[in-house]
Amino acid sequence: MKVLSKASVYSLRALVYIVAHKQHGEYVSIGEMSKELDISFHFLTKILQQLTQEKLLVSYRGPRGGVALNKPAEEIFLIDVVKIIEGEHFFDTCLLGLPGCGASEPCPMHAFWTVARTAMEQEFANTPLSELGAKVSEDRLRLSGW
Amino acid sequence: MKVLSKASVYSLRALVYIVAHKQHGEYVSIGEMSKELDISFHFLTKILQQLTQEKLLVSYRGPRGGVALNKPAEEIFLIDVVKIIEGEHFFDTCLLGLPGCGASEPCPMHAFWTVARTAMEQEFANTPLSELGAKVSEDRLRLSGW
DNA sequence: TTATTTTGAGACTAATTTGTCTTAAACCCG
DNA sequence: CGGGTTTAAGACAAATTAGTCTCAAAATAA
Repeated sequence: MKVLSKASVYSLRALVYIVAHKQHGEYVSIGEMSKELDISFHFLTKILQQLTQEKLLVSYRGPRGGVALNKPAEEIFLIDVVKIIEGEHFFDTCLLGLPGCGASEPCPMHAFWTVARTAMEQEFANTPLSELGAKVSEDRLRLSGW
Repeated sequence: MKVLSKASVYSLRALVYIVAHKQHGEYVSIGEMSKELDISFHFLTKILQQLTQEKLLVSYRGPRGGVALNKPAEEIFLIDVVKIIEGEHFFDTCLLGLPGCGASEPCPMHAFWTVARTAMEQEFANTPLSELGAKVSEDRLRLSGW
């Protein structure tokens, strides 16, 4: 079951990496992250550019440059990241893909999906990067595949 | 948020259509369903072949042929359909796509995702086609986009 | 200034998913 | 038998997502 695209997944892993390993405002090079997280450097660069354009990150070129969060990790929620990458309507879908599905014209899965979808959205909306960063650095939870 | 592939979605809609519109054992032509559900005939044919090969459907060629459920709609659960189309491990995924993610080596989203994923799996495992078919035929819930 | 490091932008390729088309096989009916 | 209807099988094409590569631009440092 693939809920998030690779682009979203790589974004989230990179951001949590920054939070877990760097002081706020400290630049992290994309090269370092691509190695540590085992993600293609060029692909990660392209993806993070979107986050920079949307002002979630700031970037700086040249030696000791890189990217950094544009605001405290407590103030960036997973939903902010996902909506930039996947689009604003990411959580507005019908499970069966029917246009116009809603309370007035529900598909057979509508009631169930509304509950499940909302639970996911709430979780993403209420989880700041700081929470995941803390777990990774304090409890040594995993961020890469090995 | 795309949870199910088009192939799964089309499968589910077709099966629920059969339940809602036909007697058990009565053949429904794929052509009829492709028109009613606004799904490409050839694509739907290809997808339903998988369900036939896995004995969820039986098919019959020639005039007044088509496909029919191979057992009562009460005994076919959404999870059966989805696992045929998407694969047996559809509900075994990590949200961040990390290999080996599990209780002993969790990713930062593991705890949340385990709960959400299990809820989805339970819903799919406990919902028979008959339930959705009844909703569609009795309460006129929607199955197509218009 | 020049070499080096790093992100930015965009063209290009590869993989996967989705969709189309053609031909064959099974079946019915006159 | 012969013609029409329907699924079966698989080649093929289009669309989407994922990933690669090259070169430019900005910054640092010697």
